[in-house]
Amino acid sequence: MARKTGSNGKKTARELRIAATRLFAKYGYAAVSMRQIASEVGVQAGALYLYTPDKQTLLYQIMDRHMDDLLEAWRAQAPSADGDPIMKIEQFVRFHIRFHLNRGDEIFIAYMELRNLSEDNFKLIERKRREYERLLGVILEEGNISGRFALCDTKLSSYAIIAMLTGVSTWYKGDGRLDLAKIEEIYLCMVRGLVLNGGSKTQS
Amino acid sequence: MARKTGSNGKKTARELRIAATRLFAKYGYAAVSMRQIASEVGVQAGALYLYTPDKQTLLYQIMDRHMDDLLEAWRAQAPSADGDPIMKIEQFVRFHIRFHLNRGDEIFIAYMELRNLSEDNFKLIERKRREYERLLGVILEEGNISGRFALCDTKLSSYAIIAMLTGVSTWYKGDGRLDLAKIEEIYLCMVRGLVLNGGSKTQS
DNA sequence: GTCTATAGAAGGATAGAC
DNA sequence: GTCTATCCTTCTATAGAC
Repeated sequence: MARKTGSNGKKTARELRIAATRLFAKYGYAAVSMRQIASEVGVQAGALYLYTPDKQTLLYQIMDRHMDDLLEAWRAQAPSADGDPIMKIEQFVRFHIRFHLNRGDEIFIAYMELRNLSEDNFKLIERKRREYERLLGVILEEGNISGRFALCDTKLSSYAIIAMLTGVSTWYKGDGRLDLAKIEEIYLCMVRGLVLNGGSKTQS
Repeated sequence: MARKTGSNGKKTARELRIAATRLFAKYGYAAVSMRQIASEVGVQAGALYLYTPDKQTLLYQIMDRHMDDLLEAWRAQAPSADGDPIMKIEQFVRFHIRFHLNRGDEIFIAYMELRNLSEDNFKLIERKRREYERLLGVILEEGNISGRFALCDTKLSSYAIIAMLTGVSTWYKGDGRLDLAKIEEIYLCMVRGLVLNGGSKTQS
C-alpha cells in the first residue's frame, strides 16, 4: 500500500512540527534522527521530506515561528507607552513566565539549540532574540530615567532578568507544589527587589 | 610508523580532555564525533579509546570533574558559618561569577548536556548539582531567619540567582566593555536588591 | 500522501601492525 | 602509544512504486 487510509497532509505537517519540537527539546537537535521523528508522527522517514527540505530547516522554522509568536503575543498585550515602569515590568514578568510555561519545549529549544543553527539561520533568529531582549531593556531604561528604578546597568539587568525567568523551565514540571499564579508572585517579588534596589546607580 | 616521536600518554590524556571540553561546549555533545576530537588532539580516532572506554564516559568525566572542582573550590574559601548573611551571599556571587568566567566551557556543558548523560550518570551528576544549589539555599534561609533577607521562597530564589549568574556565560566574551570586577559589582547590586527586598515575605 | 528500498556519507568502536 | 584498516550501525536524503 502506498497512501494510508485517511492520510492527510495538513495534519501530518502539523504533527511533524509538534513531534520535532518535543523530541528536539527532550534529546537535543543533534541527538534526534529523522527516523525518530517519523516514528513519532507515524510515517516513514522519507515522507517527512514532503514537509521540510531538510532537518536544519525544521529546526529553524520551529525557532522562527516561536520567536514570531513571542513577539506577537507581547505586542498584543503590551502596556501603553506612558504607564508606570513598575507596572510595565510586572506585566513583562507575568507575560514571560506565562508564555514560557505554556511552551516549555519551544523556549527550551530557542535557548539551547542556537549553536545548531546554520550561520545564516542563526543571524535571523539572533535578531529576533535581541528584539525581545530590547523590549525589556527599554522598560528598564525608562524606569531608571524616571527615577523609579535604581539599576547599575540596564543591559546586564535585562540579561539577568530574562535568564532568571527562563530558568523556570529547568525545574517546572506542572505537577509540583506551586501553581502558575504562585510562581508569578514569587518571581515578581524578586524582580521588584532587583529593579528597585538593584544598585547604587553609580553608572547607567 | 606506529608510535609518534615524542608521543606521551599523560599529555594526550590531558589534551583529549581539553579538546573534548572545547568541542562539546561549542557544538554540543551529540554533534561532535570522536574523529573530530581525535583530529583536534592530533591523533587518530582509534587512539582515543586508550583513554576513555567510550564517548559517554568522556562526557560524564568532564562533568563530574567539573562539579568536584566547583564544590572543592567553594569549600576552600567558604565563609565562616557565623558570618553576616549579606557577606555570605556577596561571597557566593563573586565566587560563582569568577569560577564561571574561568571555565566557561565546563559550566556551559554542565548546564546544557545533562540530557545527554546516561540515566545512571545523570543521577550522579544531578546529586552534585543539587549539593551546589543547596549551598546557596542555606545562605538564603539563614538570611531569612535572621531577618536580613525578605525572600518569599528561598528554594526558587536559589534557582533564580544561579540561573541569572550562570547566564553571564551566554554573553560574556572577555573582550567587551566590562571587566570581571565590573561585572561582579553589577551582579552584586542586583542580587542584593533581590534578597533584601525580594518579597513581601508572605510565605517562606 | 505515503510507502519501500537504497544510495552515499559518517558515526562509534575494535583488531592488529609497528 | 599510535597508526591503519575495517566492521557494523546509523544517519540524511532521494527514487520510484502504489
